[in-house]
Amino acid sequence: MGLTEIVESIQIKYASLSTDCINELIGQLQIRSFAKNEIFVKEGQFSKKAYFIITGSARAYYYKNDKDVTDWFAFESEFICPIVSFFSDKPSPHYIQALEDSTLVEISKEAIDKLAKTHCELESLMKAIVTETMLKQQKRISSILFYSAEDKYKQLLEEYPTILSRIPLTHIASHLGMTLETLSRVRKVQN
Amino acid sequence: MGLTEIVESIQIKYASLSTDCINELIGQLQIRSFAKNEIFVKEGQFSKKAYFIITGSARAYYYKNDKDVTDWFAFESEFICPIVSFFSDKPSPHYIQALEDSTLVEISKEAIDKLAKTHCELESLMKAIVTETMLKQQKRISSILFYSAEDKYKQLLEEYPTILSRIPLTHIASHLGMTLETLSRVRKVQN
DNA sequence: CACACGATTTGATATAGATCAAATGATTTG
DNA sequence: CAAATCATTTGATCTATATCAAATCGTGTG
Repeated sequence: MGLTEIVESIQIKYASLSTDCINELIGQLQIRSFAKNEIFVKEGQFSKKAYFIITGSARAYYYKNDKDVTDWFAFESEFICPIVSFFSDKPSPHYIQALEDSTLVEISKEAIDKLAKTHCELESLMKAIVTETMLKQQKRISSILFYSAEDKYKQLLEEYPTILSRIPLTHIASHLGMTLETLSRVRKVQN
Repeated sequence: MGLTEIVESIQIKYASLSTDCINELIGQLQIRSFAKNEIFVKEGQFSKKAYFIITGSARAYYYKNDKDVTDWFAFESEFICPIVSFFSDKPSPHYIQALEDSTLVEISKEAIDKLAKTHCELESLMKAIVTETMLKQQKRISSILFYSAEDKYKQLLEEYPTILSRIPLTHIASHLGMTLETLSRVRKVQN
């Protein structure tokens, strides 16, 4: 899959871009490869890069009272970025790590913003992505507040059916806001 | 405070708009007044209106297992809208209710989108508002996951120092994801 | 101004999930 | 290929908060 197809598919999903804009955008993309477990964004960095996953997977995580907490997973065709640093001018509380050998497309916020000045469609596309993220978080909030450990686990499996074979349970547990032990017990009941 | 000042202040906060755009925008605004406890968006509606609070306050809430759960508060100079319905094409799970006698500015998504076609700055402004909301939710997620009932209460008071005198404790409790009884006990310890 | 009803507090008990500890299972590497 | 290290499970106990029930406080209305 070339960069053109990737940009095409993103553009179809979120907001259509002119050929012109697509071409200029492609010029700003970087292909990056990371080995399994490689950390490519660190806590404290001011990183304004976003990543789109071509193959593999990644997670954003942070330390809360010395505990590693996974905040966000991303798989093929999904975005990941150090959300706080990318969108505000604060250092990132998150690390980002590849969870498998992965190939990503990198783009800087600077490049996007510059391009958006002449191509408003790109601004709409960004808005669409942020809106989608916001709605996901909206869902996550109610999931955390109202579902039992078991139900949260079921929901995650529905959203990411292949996750079990790709991601260690520790990360899944911390993302679901429960301990590893609780997740293990929930899984036993499940089947 | 007239509509012009309101739009000015929003534009200063999020992304500057041309005079042209401001004027056209003002033509699309509606002043609405609601009495205390009046419900102005109902569950199940497809409502694409957003509200900016001039005076008063409002909440977005929904029913979870027959329990009234407050998802969002808004006070002077903040926005509120039926987030799911506004940004996707689904019926709103939320009701929106005035919590005091309130004056709001209403605008339809249709009007915004139409204007944004000729004024890209408006698209940027929308993006900025959605981004801000997303970052707030990000914070809320970690607050729900990691803070004790007492800490969540303290945080809310810091964010909204006047909330106690304006909003009943039931709504505060459900927004913090705890029962009214727990909130009451937390408050006793506090002071 | 008193009654009534909603808001808040207080008390007793139950429970989901955390914590601590250890055993077992799986996978990487020298 | 075996030791070492990491991942997962299992068990026993603890705890924050929920739940259920009832008492008190406050305030809007007739």
